[in-house]
Amino acid sequence: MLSLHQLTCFLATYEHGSLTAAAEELGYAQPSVSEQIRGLEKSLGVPLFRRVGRGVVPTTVADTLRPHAERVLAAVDDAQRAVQSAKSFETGTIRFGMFGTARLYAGAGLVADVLSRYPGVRVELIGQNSTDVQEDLRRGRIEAAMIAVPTVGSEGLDVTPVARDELVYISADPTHLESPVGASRLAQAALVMPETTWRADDSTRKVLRQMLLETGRNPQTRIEVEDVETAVELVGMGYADSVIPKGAALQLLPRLAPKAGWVSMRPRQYDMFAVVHRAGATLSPAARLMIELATKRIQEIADPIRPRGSG
Amino acid sequence: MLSLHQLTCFLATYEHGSLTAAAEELGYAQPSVSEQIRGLEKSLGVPLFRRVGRGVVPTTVADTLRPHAERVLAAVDDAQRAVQSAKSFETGTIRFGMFGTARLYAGAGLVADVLSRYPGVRVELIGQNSTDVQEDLRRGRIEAAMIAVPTVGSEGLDVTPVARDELVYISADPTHLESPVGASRLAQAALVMPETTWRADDSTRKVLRQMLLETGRNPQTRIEVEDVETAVELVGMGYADSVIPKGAALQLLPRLAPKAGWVSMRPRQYDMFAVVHRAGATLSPAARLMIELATKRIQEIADPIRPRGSG
DNA sequence: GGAAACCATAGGGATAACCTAGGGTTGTGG
DNA sequence: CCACAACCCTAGGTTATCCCTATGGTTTCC
Repeated sequence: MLSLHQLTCFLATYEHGSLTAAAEELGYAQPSVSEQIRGLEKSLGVPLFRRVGRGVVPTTVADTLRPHAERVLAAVDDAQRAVQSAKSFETGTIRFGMFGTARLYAGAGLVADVLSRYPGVRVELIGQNSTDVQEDLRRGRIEAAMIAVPTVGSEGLDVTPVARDELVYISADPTHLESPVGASRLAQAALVMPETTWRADDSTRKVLRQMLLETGRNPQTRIEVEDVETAVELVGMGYADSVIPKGAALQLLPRLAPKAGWVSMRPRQYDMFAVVHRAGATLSPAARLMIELATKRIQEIADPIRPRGSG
Repeated sequence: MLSLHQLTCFLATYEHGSLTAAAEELGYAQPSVSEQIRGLEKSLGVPLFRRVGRGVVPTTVADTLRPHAERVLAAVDDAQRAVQSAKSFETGTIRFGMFGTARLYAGAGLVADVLSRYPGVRVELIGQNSTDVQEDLRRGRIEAAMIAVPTVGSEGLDVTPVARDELVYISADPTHLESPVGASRLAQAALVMPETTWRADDSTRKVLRQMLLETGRNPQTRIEVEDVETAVELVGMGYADSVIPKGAALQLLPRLAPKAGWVSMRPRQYDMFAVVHRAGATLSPAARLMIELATKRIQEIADPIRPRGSG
């Protein structure tokens, strides 16, 4: 089998017209280069140099081989350069998982952060929902993610909470906002809730379900939609009220439901954002970068949870 | 140092998403592939696969590397193929068909051209006449040939005209050369004509037959010989006149018939030289070389016909 | 919970890479 | 014409690499 080392020796020999000179250039002893050339000739089945008196002379086959050999070594060089630049984030792709409402806090801004620091990279923020993201994590398609917890089945995953965000009650009816909303009023409310497809796993709904179950009531929703924006718009039109993270409310209400407002729950309820990755994994620099930037973004909007504290 | 073997293992692993499957494809034991990948990761300084439960998952750096690795291996493949086809010039035999008067233009010189470039090669210039050559082409005994056209039955053959040569009237009698020779004088002349055996297919004779038939006369020849040299010698001795391609006349008259001269026909008549090979065939480098050299030789003597032009 | 799939590690044998030392051949200079 | 210098080749030994089998640790799936 042909090897890069043989091609390197071949080119050096071709250019110098001498095994000794080639060996000197490459930092080997002359017999080593000689052996490489012989091996190459053997594996190709053709003599590449005629051994004449002083020095060696390339055959026509060597003439043919030379540009190809150069192309091979150039391709190898390109490959190494590409990897090195990807390693240092000059090029390449950075992939990060991000679920649900987290994208409202850190989506576009996070991508902007990465691109401003590493203009050459491609950024992929993937994941429609926490189940998807967990599956991607387990299969190794993504290395780390920022998701909302509590979430189902986190066995085998390291979950590091980084921020919490208060869940607030939003409504277009000012009378609904005069005082904090407790379980009883929540149970009677007509609600529009997002994340229909993933309703069983949605973290906000889990919090609400628990709040209601603790007081023996059943949750009900009048409208089911997929995305938070639609829910907020419906609230703005007065069709229903909703419960969403405060950060989302502050961001979306002015834009999508200018007449609506918000009020806290009683007791206050929280959504938790956490960094998640496979247990025991050593994170790549890219993953660490994304975690750092995403955490920063989210903590600017939601309440930070410091590594030692628990909430 | 990075090696081709590592890249091969890398690609197999990337495609299968599994070291075991890659090892099986490559015919190695699994730890061997594992070792190659580890070596590659070490020499690049970057993990290429995340070891994840069942199988391995490429990192984004691996995504970056893959097309480059493919390019490298493709370049190696090209190099080997190039060498293998060039090898035939060193040790093999180059066989080329060449008919009739074409050998006067390109015979010995053509062989010399090949041998000066490829000293180790054997050269066979074969073919006594166009019928022979066509048969050899059809049977695959020769790959390509340079022949004189028009010729019979060229179905299944690609015919590429490369040059034309004027047919001139040669004579040892100066009075015969005072003006261009038309059909009437040609019909009355005592001629010596070569290529007796193949007289029906000989291109020069075909041209003359047509010229005479158009004016309602019959061709006649006084002497029939096999080769042009003998015909020219007889012309030199004054036994007869002849009609041969101008290139042959310029080459043979001074040597074989110093007292003879030549004059054009009226209207001017031409022999056509063409490269012929099986229709749709992919020509070997050896055949392409011979075509190139033969074309060059002939075009130095006869009028070139460029690919686009027709006359 | 156990079997199956898969990767990592360990250890050993074959091969290849590389070195130093010395011999043979071809130009070159006295 | 002879000696020297420049090269390449061969020989033999050491070290590193390649590749194997055997085995242990995880994860996945039934």
